[in-house]
Amino acid sequence: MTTLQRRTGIALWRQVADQIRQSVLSGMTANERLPAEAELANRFGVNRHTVRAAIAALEKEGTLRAEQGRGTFLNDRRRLQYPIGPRTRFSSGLKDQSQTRTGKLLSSRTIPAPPRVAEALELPKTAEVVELSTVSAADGDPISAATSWFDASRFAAIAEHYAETGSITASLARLGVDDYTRQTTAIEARHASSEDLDLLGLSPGAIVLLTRSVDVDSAGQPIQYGESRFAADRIELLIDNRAPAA
Amino acid sequence: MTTLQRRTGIALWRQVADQIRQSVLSGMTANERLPAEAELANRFGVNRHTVRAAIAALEKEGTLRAEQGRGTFLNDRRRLQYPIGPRTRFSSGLKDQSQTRTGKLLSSRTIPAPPRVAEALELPKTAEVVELSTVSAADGDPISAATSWFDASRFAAIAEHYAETGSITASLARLGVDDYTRQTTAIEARHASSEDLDLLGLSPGAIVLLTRSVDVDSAGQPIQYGESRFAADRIELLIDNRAPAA
DNA sequence: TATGGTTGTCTAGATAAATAGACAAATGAG
DNA sequence: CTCATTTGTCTATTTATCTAGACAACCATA
Repeated sequence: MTTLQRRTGIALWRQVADQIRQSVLSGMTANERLPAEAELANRFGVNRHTVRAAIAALEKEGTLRAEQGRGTFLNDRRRLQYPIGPRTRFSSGLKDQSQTRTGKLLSSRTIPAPPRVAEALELPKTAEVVELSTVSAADGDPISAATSWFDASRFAAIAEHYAETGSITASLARLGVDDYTRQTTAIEARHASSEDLDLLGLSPGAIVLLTRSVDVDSAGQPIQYGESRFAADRIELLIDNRAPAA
Repeated sequence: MTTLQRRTGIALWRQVADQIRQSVLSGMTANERLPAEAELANRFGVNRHTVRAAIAALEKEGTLRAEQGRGTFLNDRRRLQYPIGPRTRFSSGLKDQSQTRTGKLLSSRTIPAPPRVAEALELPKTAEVVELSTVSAADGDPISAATSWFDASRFAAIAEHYAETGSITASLARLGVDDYTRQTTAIEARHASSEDLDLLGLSPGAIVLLTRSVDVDSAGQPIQYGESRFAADRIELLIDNRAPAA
């Protein structure tokens, strides 16, 4: 039994909200009615007002809707699966699960390569790189915020291409990279920074999945190093070893 | 700039603790001194007592140590890399990064297969499965808590073998599975449940990486479905496509 | 239309978190 | 030893959060 804890720095109503999301909603289908506030209060051992605060938060984030006199209902919000493998690409990976994918360029600049970037791209420490900050969305919902780095001597114009196409794959194609594959992906989880809260439209305390990835061209030369933050409540990462690299 | 937020259900001292972990400690080396409490309070725009509460929490989780008159210092705690690929195994994956690995059996039982388990293992809905609850540790630090399911008709005795060996791979080998590979791994991130807080020795509000994985034998038959929770502040998941399956 | 069940709103009091200020205790350097 | 710097402890006040209870508003349906 998952007992709630006090004096932990996390308000009870927020713990209740997390519990409802995890244990109550997990066994429910879209548009199903939740137990009444009074029953939830009883089940979690808290006051009804605390449950109401939790429900208000879940309603604000779009998970639930409360209707006076009728009850509180689960909205339809499935978690997208984002595939990660040798041929990881944002747009094609979500193809089956969403109607529209957009990539928006927030900013770009050319800077001396930070140490971890130079290492990942196998560039000398003095090299310059192009840094892109982007936000990607599926069906209008922001899915990920990413920062990507490219060798400036080879991909100086990538920002302009990305601004036009909204796609890394398309931008690289214009610059002569007909194909590339994912070399490594490291995955961490953290609390979202306030900047990412804003970019991804999350509520405070939300979790992001952070991936750090290296892509290589067909010659095995690293061409992109990227750090992406995914809204953990909207997406899961899927590693499928069944489909071998084409 | 990462501004702290109020009325979010997350206490300020906890937000400060997260900020210190992320932005202050990230650029520091082991045993380095942190800025003084007064300076941190000034930097984050909160009272010194709030910073002290944050430091107390980080000290309790082992990240820092405070010494009266001298300052507060960063403890040595690197994040382990847990590789995920076609040949994912707990013990061998952490071999280079730790001295000892242990696997402890918490409980086991034979139950009718829950729907998602039956689906993953390609069993009929009426099938029975063995459910193992385990905790794995590296060098004494708990790394992951896992729940695993096996076809009861094929692996009835796996609990006993695991209790003896502390290893899934070794237990399966005793039951005639000489080799197996990882078929799929889905990754999510969540707040740790109070049970996992306990099992993994985490402080409230901590994040876990949740993996749901299917392993298949050499004939392609699913043999294990598992749900593992990793302490996100101690580990990162690494997908490396460079090493092809042997 | 009457009734039971549900969410919405209000008041009041108790507990936890945050701010403010003062001073003690330990450390290291001059 | 003296002094500036740092962490540790204490009191007091204000602001959030949580509990408790009552009742209104709305809905479905008998």
